[in-house]
Amino acid sequence: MSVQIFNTMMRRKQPLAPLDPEAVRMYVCGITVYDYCHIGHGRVMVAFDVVTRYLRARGYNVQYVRNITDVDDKIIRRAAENNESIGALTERMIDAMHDDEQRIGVLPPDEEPRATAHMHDIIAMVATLIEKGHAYAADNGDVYYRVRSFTDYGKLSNRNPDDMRSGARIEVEEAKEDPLDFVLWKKARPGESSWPSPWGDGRPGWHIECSAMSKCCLGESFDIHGGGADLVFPHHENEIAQSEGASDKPFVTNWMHVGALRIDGEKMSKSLGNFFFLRDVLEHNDPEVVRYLLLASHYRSPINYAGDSLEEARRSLLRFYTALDGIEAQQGSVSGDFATRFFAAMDDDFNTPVALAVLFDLARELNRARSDDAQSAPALAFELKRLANILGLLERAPGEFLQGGSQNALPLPAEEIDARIAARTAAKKAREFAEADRIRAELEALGIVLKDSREGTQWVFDKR
RNA sequence: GGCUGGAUGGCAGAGUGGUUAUGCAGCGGACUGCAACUCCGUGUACGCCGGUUCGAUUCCGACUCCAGCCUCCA
Repeated sequence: MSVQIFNTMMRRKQPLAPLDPEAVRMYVCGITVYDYCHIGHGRVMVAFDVVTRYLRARGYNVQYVRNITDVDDKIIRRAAENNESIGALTERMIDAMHDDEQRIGVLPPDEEPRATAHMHDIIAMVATLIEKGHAYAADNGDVYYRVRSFTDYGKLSNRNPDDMRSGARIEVEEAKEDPLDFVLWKKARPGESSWPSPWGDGRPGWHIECSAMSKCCLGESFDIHGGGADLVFPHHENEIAQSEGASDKPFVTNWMHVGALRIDGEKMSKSLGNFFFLRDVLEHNDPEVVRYLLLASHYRSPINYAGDSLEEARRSLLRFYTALDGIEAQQGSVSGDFATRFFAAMDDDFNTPVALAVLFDLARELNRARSDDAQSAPALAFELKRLANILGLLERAPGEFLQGGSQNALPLPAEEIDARIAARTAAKKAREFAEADRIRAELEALGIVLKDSREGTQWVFDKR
């Protein structure tokens, strides 16, 4: 059985069959660096991080390219507002993005091409499109894509250009031959940063960079192209028109789109005031919990990010780390078909919720083994970690998670906690249970929850 | 208006033409001095109406509602 991927173009799952048997080539639309990443960006980064990690675990050599858009109207506007240079703004935001993704456990892509570093490729592709009659330089100095020249236009988003015309909320630009035409090269206004081109100084339109950079990094045809679901139209539709218009070859085999992240049932947007920067969420929550939350739903489903969802995610991880706590994980033979089930789930369009369910079953098996089959516990723990690591989870020592780690400041120094636990143990030994319970209640009020076992008393920092 | 998706037990969230998703919460039991953790057991969920079928939550059709895209958006 091969990896099945839901292809937006076909609207069904398709087996992954890399064009080049040597490598899976994947391009993901990254962010426009005019502001910090929000959690929706985080979801896309995590989703494709898991795709990459999984395919690699599955033995594929993956070439993962995720672009950075560092030329754009919003960037120009924001830089002006901040009274900083465009370069300073974009560098700052790129650093912040790298910091965010590192914290949430996202491995860096193999390449992160920037639009500004590919002007030559962009201009070359625009020139090709003009030569082939797919584009034209208009009177106003802009270059537009001639949508009607591309007969397949609308095949990804299942739109018919004729329908689009009638209901249009499309601004009619005088210079365009057709209202559907979109800009490839935008003439610079005075004072704007610009690049020289055969059509005068200007900068690229909003879609051409991805066509140019994906071609540059991965070739004219490649296996997977991904991004947020809101990019299906017009961004990816236009990319197809550009890339296939220029190359006359099929652009992408599998289109993958990540569902939207909603806040209390609504799309996140700044105007609604329900907007969260990833860095703020990571500041106030354990990053692994945030990552878990994003993987607890299938990547194509919308995630509703509501008040309690992070707490629920935290409790799930608590269960896993509790199971691993105190066991020396060691590779060994494991009874049961956990790995098989895990891989089957992930083969089925990266079904992380099912994969996690398998891990819960494994955790239960581990907990069972801890009490009545201690010999098999190390191997089960190893297996749990091994599979979870494919999702970028359970990579830390249990104690780090359970006892607060770097994320939460402990209300008491660890030595003080140990001292109080010792006092309680002594009280218990003396059968002074009232005193023992008093100590326990005191600690619990601070979020330190005690767990007695045969080996002694453990504590967990369970801030609520 | 056009195009996509959804509607699953208290909540979150998978999936399937007839048999346990999973997690959290709840209930009963074991463990415990009592708890917590853990384990065992426990839930007649599948929007509404028709149809196909021996049998549908699962397929088909209508309906209602929700979300997204159609304008920059991950």
